[in-house]
Amino acid sequence: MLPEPLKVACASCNLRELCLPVGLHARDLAQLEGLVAKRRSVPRGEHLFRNGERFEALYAVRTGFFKTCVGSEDGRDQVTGFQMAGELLGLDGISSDHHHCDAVALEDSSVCVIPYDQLEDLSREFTVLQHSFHKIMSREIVRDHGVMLLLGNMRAEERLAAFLLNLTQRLQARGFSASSLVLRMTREEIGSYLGLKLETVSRTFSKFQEDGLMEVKQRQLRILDHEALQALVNDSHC
Amino acid sequence: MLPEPLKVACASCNLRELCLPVGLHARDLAQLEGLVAKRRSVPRGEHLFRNGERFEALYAVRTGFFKTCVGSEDGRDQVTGFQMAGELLGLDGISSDHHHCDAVALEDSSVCVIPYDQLEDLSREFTVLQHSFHKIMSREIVRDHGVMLLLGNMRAEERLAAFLLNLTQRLQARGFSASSLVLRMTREEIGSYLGLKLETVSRTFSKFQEDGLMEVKQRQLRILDHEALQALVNDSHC
DNA sequence: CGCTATGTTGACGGGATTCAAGGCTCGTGG
DNA sequence: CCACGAGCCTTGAATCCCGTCAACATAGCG
Repeated sequence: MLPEPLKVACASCNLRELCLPVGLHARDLAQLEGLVAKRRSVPRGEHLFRNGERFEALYAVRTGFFKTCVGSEDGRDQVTGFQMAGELLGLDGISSDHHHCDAVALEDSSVCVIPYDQLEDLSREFTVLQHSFHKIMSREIVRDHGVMLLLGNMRAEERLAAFLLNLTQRLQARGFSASSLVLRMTREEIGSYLGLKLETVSRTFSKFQEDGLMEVKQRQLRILDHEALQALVNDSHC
Repeated sequence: MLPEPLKVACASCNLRELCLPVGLHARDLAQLEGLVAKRRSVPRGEHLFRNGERFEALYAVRTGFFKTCVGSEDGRDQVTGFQMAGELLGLDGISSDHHHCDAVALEDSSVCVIPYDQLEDLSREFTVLQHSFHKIMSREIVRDHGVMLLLGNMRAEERLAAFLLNLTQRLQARGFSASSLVLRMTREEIGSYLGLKLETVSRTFSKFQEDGLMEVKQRQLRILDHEALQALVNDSHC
């Protein structure tokens, strides 16, 4: 592997089509040089930030995989999302200048640090950046509403099917296979995200395997029947 | 229907402390004159906008009460939120220039229309407005994560308790009583929001009444024991 | 090698849903 | 003014999906 690049540059980042700079042209991108000040690496299991900490920057995942979770006072814990390369972390912190969730690396990861006040400054200068940023926040809201639909209306099999389809779709957008993947999270974390207990997740995986929809060996997955999964999500409401 | 009101002015609106202009001073407010172009009234049961429609403006609730809901192709339907005076509708539309949910008035209502491109223009000029807007979007994300926690971890009683506490808190912020309220939505709509069936909502109301936590007569509520409700939400995880 | 975290599977119980019947409210029209 | 109907709400009984508890398997790591 090459030595760490000295300079961070969205212009030369292969995630620029997925990340904050979507829609910016070459000459606009040059203006972002100063925005993404530095990187930070987060070893597996470590926190990128914690609930209650002061909010100062957004983070764009560069490599690796994260989860975010909110917890109530009494120790309840809910995974609110999983983030992969090109996705933004920390948007919840804007509301009160403090983070409202924990962000934990599920594998050794690195992020680009985007100081928030600089982002506001720059987005006043560059309409395209401003609009991209707003779209990203809005997309997060839409995503959350989708999860609410899932948690409120679907049964265990449908939830897991929807989750897996979402995951493979995002992996595919990043150039990975749509059928073969390695889960970076535990059954318990999947369960927390989907509002299920880990045993139910495990059982549902086993059932999917019995039904020939996929091969499951621990965290190694091979999707055999995408359409059947899709049908599960759609045809359910019976 | 009445002729269109003459002039809309945030500066003279008694919702300005709750609505988009939070934090703006008198001289800044004057600049918003042009932003909130007009009002629109929405009779009970009518749509403010529908899923799929082109997104052009945000709406601030002026009077009345709304619900937003997303639906999947197969007719499943999930209420994603209830909005009262001072709250913003339509944020989900920014992501793709099309609305991603339906917004329906639950009583005769009126909204301020905020053309979105003008909001972007103005927020490039006024740092405070820009920041307020970002905070509002972020707050919506935080709220959604709270609902995910509720849907993923709580049992029926806790969900309804959390819902009622949230409702009374928002009503109180608007100068209403914290203990006496009229529900603007049906049991089915509450259930949809909370991931429960309407029968379960009804039964849980009855149980709360038996336990002396509140009086329930159809949609008329009187909260008798706020702290017991709060305890339900907190001490539950057992 | 043995410890710990994680994953699998079975048996059982419970909370919520489903199905069904009936009551309440309010608006409309006779 | 009152009857009537539609929408909304309440309540009961039966069912089922998922959670709980428990035992064991497997993987990763010092």
